[in-house]
Amino acid sequence: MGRAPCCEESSGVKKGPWTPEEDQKLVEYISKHGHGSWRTLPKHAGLNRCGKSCRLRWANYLRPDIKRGKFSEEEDRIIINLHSVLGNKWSKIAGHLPGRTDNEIKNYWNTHIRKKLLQMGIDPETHKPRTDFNHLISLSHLLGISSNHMGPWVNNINPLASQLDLTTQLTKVQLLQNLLQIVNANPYLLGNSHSLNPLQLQSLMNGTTGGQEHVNPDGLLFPQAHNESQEGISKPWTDVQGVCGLESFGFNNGSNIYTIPHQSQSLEMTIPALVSASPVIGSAIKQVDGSCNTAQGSTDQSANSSAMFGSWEKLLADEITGSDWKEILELSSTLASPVSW
DNA sequence: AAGATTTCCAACCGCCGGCCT
DNA sequence: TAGGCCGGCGGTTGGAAATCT
Repeated sequence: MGRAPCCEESSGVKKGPWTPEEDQKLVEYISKHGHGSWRTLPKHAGLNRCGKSCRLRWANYLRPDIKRGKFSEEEDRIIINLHSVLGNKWSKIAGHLPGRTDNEIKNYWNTHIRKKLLQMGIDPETHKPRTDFNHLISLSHLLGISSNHMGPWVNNINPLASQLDLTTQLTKVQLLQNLLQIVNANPYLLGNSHSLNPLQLQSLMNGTTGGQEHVNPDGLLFPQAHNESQEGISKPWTDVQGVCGLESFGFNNGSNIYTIPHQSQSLEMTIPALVSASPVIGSAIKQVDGSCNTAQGSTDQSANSSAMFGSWEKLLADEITGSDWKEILELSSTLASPVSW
């Protein structure tokens, strides 16, 4: 049985935006008496509002410990990580972000983070790459790439690539998005201005975290900097978004740092850069490129997609193991010098 | 400059679970 | 156990503000 509304229509309680006078009454009452029973509070505080409305106003706006202003990158990262684990449990997520309310986080997710994840080709519900192709068309527009010619970067990988059909070419954009996920999934790869210290590197090579991780209040593991002078090496996904041409993108192979600056706003610069910066990534891209060719002519698009993404499965695993990183670092260490831009 | 459209977020709504009688 | 009360939660919406045409 549904419960009766807390405020009957006929009771004549006020709805809509709160006035400064109402706010003042509520704050004064609660600071003197505490909120007590929300149902009886409005009467005692001299407010013509229902208790629910008072509770909401207090919890989401008037509470003294509410933090205002833009969400920090750290907060973005925590929200995304927690959302991947908890889903739309906004109050639980808010519990890990002091001063932020569930309502605020919910709004921020729906108006900012959700859109950005979609732009990156990541499903905001599953936190995995989207496998439909519709969004790739819009992404190509976003990146300023013609829908019937994805640009020289494709030819850079395979001279025959210009002959590939639209779907295949768009799939390559998906690869870039997958790459974003890989980097996003493991903060060790991110380092516009940070590098791994020897202990961290050794820990990775050993396939362990070297006991350096710490459990954040949100219960997730993150690498921790070794001293105050070295800032935390984990970087939020917002930096990774730079691959899409909004900010910068960093890639750290353990000894050298590669950055693709703001000016590099197109795939035609980004893809070759990543290929040369990381042999393992380049190799993956080339393998997939081969799959594209062999899959051409097939009328089964899902089979095509499956072949194209097959070599990425390992890298896209939810948790990349220490041995994976050993492989990545070993391959990356063969680089002679950083890519200059 | 003005109207149209989009974005953003405070507030509402309905449902649920825990507690009490 | 059933039914009512209450606080809390997540989805939705109205309208102000910002942006576009």
